[in-house]
Amino acid sequence: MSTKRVEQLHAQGVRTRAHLLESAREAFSTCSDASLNSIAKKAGVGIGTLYRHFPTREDLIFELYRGEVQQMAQAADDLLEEHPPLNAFRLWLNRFARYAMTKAGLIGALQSATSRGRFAQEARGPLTAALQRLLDANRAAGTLREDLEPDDVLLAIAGLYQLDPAGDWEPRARRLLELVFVGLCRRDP
Amino acid sequence: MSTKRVEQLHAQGVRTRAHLLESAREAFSTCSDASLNSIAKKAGVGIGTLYRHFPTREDLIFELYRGEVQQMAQAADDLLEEHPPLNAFRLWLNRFARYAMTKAGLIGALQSATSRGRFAQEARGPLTAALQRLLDANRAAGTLREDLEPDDVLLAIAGLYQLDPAGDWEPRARRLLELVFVGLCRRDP
DNA sequence: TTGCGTGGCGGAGACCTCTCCGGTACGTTG
DNA sequence: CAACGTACCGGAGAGGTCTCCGCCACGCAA
Repeated sequence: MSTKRVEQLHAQGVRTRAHLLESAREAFSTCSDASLNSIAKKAGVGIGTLYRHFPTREDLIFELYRGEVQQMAQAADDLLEEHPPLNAFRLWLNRFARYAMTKAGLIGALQSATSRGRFAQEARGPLTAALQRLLDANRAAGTLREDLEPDDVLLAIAGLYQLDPAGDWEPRARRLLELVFVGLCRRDP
Repeated sequence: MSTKRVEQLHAQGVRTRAHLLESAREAFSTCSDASLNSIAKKAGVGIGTLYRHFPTREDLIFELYRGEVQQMAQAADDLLEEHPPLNAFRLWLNRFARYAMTKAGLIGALQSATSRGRFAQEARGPLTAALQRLLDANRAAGTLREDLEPDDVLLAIAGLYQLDPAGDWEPRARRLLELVFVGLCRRDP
């Protein structure tokens, strides 16, 4: 059975990958800047193997949180169904902030995600798509400025990444989001 | 002459420090992420010596740009004298953006300057003081919101640090600053 | 003059990131 | 069944960050 064999070969890679992810999740939950070295060791594979599966640290972290990023994207749609557009947008921003701050590993990846890089393409993809839907809905409702692009929003809330997740970030995040929110609103003529 | 000798002793340290700064400036102007190793080597001192003078990479970078940071702070006063407060504020933000982007090394230091750390205390000191004066002037003029703190502004423009200094950052920076500016303005009743 | 205290120096060493390439084991093919 | 291809694995090695500690040189006091 050639296909079965091929799948078995694949299966070994898949298993290794799973081990890696598992030990990474464990390591990052303990310490947000765990070394890739220690993760590979804990997974019982060589460091080279880790790097072949996840060429950069961000790849690994993003893979860990892929599901949750998509969940964030989904949340945009859910909120849009249950709330008027402007409220949905505001709630989504809050949720984003909270999410980014509580997942310490993710925030590091977000922080180093500049314009290019794999994170930009893969994580920002779903995120920008979700933001686009939120912006569209608000455009239709006439609540937000009409010339906004998702990147503008992502850039405006970048200050979140400066906050210390272990510290007193909530009031500062609230102030930041409020400020951004006002900036995004349509100026009444 | 004890004091003279002491000064000579000091002088040696000062000279080493100057060498370090000189080769650091040279290295960073070529390549914004030069290794501290290479800087020490170029200065003809051991790596340990570099670290004693500048315990962290940020310390070194900040020291390189200390004068220019103070210049930024001074610019706030100059602008306030020559322009109405709101304009001064806007111009200062633009200048800040341009400055942060053109000094590739500095932006790295700014980027990693979270709430604590030496940069926060030393670089943000002058910067927050300057911002405070700008905010005060605008408060007096009734142009900006009255509950603003310098940190709010610094956080709001943190998106600048995500921009790629080598890329097409200007339009995005302009959009960001405009957005922030609107968010900072006093809401007309 | 001869220790002695001290500020400054240097680099070995621990640990990390990332690359590169030889080894291995499984599946295919003659 | 023997030989080969290929996907996957492992770790040595280059080069970086940062710490730590022995060393030196100089000024001072006896």
